[in-house]
Amino acid sequence: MSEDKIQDCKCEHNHLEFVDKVRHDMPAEEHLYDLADLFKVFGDTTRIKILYVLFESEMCVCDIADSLGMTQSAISHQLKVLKQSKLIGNKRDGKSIIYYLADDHVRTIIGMGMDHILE
Amino acid sequence: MSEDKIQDCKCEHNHLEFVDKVRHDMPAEEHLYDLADLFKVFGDTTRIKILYVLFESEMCVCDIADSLGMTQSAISHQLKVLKQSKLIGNKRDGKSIIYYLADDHVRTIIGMGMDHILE
DNA sequence: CTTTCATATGAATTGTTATTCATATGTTAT
DNA sequence: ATAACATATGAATAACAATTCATATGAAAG
Repeated sequence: MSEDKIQDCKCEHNHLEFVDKVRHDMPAEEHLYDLADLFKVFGDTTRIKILYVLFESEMCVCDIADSLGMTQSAISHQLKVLKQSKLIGNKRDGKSIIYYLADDHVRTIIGMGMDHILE
Repeated sequence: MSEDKIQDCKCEHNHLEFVDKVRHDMPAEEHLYDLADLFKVFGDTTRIKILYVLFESEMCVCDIADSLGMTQSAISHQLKVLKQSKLIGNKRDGKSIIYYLADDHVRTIIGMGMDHILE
């Protein structure tokens, strides 16, 4: 029995039949955390700007910083976050590290978001 | 001249030619904020769970809370956030308020996110 | 190998946000 | 009207995250 409710409203909708279905169809807790974490990465203006910069071209850290008028340190911290989420990659070129978009997934997700806020 | 750099690395890549292009193609600051705010909404496990619940069926607040084993208050606060972002809508039915997905945009965005973390 | 340049990182600070608790609002039924 | 129920909300607390500053790492050039 699904009697592990922490509260008990007495409303009589047809929703209760869905409770078990919800619990069955809900992705694993781990996936839900990963998913929220991924969107968190998109949920910061600085990181969004960095991604827009990389839409134009792969670029080294200092030029990204220059483009956005922000400090190298702030950008570097955020690049690390983007990299951890596998949204960007990097490679060395002489003294510089060049960052680039990992795949077109990023464009799609940001594009969908833009669609939503502009409609 | 774009000499409003706050720092000056001397790296000599071909990136500087992109700086002006970046500034031209970058969406308005306001849109970037709205976009980040939208993704922030997706960036919380509780809200993701609520959306997954609503994937199954429109539902009243107390049944959403029951489904997720969380308090009515916590759910209500998050429903407000989701509503403000126009991801969900609501309607009254007797004593209850029924919440539902605003459109299939939500499914698409979450779907894209899932694709990314599962690949 | 020493200096310079590009990037990364740790600690501290500040701002933001999710949840809880208590209570208010508003609807329905008696 | 009053009682019971469903939902919303404000204030407080606690956890988290973005930026800054100072400094460390690490490659390259002399």
